[in-house]
Amino acid sequence: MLEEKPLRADARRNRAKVLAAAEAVFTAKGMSAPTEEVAKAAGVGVGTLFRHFPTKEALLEAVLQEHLRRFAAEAVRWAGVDDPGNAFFAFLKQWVEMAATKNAYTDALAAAGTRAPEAAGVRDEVVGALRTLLTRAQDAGTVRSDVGVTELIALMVGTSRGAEHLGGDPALRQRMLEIVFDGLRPSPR
Amino acid sequence: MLEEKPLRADARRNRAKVLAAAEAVFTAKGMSAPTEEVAKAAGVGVGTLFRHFPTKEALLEAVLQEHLRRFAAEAVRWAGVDDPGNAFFAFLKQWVEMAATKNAYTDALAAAGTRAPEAAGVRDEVVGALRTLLTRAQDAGTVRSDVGVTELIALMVGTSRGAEHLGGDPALRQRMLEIVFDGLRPSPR
Amino acid sequence: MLEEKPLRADARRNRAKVLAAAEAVFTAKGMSAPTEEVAKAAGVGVGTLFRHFPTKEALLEAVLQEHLRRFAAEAVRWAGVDDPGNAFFAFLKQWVEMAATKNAYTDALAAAGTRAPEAAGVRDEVVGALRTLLTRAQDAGTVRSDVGVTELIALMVGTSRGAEHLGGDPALRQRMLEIVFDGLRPSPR
Amino acid sequence: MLEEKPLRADARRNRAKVLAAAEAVFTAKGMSAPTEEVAKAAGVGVGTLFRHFPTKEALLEAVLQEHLRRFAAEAVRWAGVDDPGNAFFAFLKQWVEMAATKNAYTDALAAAGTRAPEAAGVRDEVVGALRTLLTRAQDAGTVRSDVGVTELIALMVGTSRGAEHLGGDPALRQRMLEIVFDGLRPSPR
DNA sequence: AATGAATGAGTATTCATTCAT
DNA sequence: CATGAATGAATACTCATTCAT
Repeated sequence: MLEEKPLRADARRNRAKVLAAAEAVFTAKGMSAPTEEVAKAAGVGVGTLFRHFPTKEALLEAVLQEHLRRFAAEAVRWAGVDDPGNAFFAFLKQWVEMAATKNAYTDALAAAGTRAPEAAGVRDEVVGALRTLLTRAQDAGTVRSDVGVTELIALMVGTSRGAEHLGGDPALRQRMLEIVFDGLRPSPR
Repeated sequence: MLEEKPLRADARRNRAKVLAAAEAVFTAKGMSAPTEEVAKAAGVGVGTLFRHFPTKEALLEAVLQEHLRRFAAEAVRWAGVDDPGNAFFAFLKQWVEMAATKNAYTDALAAAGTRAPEAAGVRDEVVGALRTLLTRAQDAGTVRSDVGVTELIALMVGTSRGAEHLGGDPALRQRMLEIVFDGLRPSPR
Repeated sequence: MLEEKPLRADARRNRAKVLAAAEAVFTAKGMSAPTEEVAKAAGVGVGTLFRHFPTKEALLEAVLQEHLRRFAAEAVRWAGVDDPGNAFFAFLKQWVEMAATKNAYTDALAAAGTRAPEAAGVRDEVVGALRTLLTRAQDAGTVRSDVGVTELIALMVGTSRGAEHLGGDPALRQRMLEIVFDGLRPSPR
Repeated sequence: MLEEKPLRADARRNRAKVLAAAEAVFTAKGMSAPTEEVAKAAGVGVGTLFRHFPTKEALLEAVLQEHLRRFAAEAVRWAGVDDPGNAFFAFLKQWVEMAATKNAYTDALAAAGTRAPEAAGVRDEVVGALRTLLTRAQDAGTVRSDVGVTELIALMVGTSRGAEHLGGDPALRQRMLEIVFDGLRPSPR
């Protein structure tokens, strides 16, 4: 288990500022935005940025992880809700709505599997939370029993890409979502 | 109406070689692959490439259009098949299978709406073919009647992204596809 | 003495068209205008252009020579005029007026000395015509006797560059010209 | 009012090195010399050059301004000299001598009028210094009173181009200069 | 530890010139 | 002979990363 060396207070603050700036900048201008712009947005010199994230890729990775962490947290939150049958769909809907505008979130989820070893922890968190949510809904009988987490993730990734593609119109998005949701429900009889 | 001046035989051949190379290279290394690499792969000088496609963007556009054209052709082909109820699903499955490995195809479909005026023709072709396929299936009663082409496209885009994300495993892909297909079928009362 | 091989009628016509186009294009867009543009303006393929002028530089050279030829012709014309004292100044004024807008003419005159051996003929023509004009004016007493053709050319080059720099205003140009003319006149006493 | 942020010592040094190299290279090989060559001559990477001057044009502009600044300084110096009648001609002669070999200087003077707003300051300096020099000489009676700064500049531009064209021979240059000088003097009587 | 200047490989695009049609 | 397609060296500019201050 890797020791996370305790950063000095200001160093931690800088790291956070950079991460936030990176999210903002990359979301706005795509991942090919110059690193220097991120630094500027963070109010830091490039040097500082590179001290915290030795590579642009590392920075992107960190942003991804951050997203995953939030995803996991949110999933856990919904997993604790009383009505598991609806919680599942509610979570999905909320997620898709959000991811539709910030494709970075979808990227993060999509990357959940493929990532480097260090990311394993977060991935497990995500998958775990999702599995809980799924299983409970299946137990409650609102979701067909032959769906696994893997397909679920693929479906979520796909659905949010589709939603993203649909752009602004919420009604259209809703209709697409209904189709997928119907597909997820147990077939009658 | 713009006259497409008939290119000299060798010129046409080169244009085609470049287009093919572009598809290969961009599929393999992403759209940010150096233009020069495309030229090399096509066995021509950069100059030639730029004579045919005055801009990298123009080249990408052309690749996209090419894909759309094939898509439309295929859709038309299936629209002519006897059993419209199944043709729809068969076409979808085939498309997703293909797009799962060449994300460029999904990109093309996703771009079908957003494109520049010159692309309008192809887009109409695509949408038209798709609409035919869809309407016939709805008439045949195998697809729920409240789906429009727009959502359908979004769904296709999403599903192939999801399939792409799933990677190699055909069984998983099949299961995801089943869910979407079920969602598309008319709900039994 | 080099034999100028007699060109076929259409070849000569093409050469002339290219030369004219080159003058137009280079005047309008500067000498760095693409050769292809000249060809297009001439209604000829690049290949043809390069057959007549093996190098862009050769083409520029030819344009220059053409200008010199016209210059010489004009000078000769004025040298034949009755009133040599005024002819000199009249010619100068006319030349500067013209050269002020087409700096290519100044370039040509400026190049009169520096050029390659083949240009020698034209240069001699130019210098000869100018010398005649000058000498007659000096004999007529309207121009100081200590001026030589060389300085005269330098002065003309300079004056037209100055005029060019002055841009549109003819009054200003006139005043500048007056100064130079006064300088050229014999000092009283 | 824009604050000129004080550059770090080494940055300032590099900026200066680049400017010097640019002057040298552009003077030697013309303004179309590759930017990279300037960088090499300055002993810095291209990146550094472009950090200081975001565009080749910006670099050229800076070189021009530098020249203008020197011109203005020199003019001011001569404007302070005791004998204004001769100072004017002395300055002119010196300037032409110098500009004859470095046409970049003439370019700078020629550009004094045409330049972008930011250059306005320097231009005013130049024109102001020149006007002082001119007016004093006119007051001293050594220069005709109907000459304005505008024509003067045009004349200087022209004369130095002429001198440049004359090339090496100082005697010829002197004779050309005499003619212009005589033209500038008040006509006797 | 933070800063931002320096670096230079990398990239799209142009254009003189050659050569197959 | 004319044509215009093919060529590829050349060039301005960008950006991840390093390093002196």
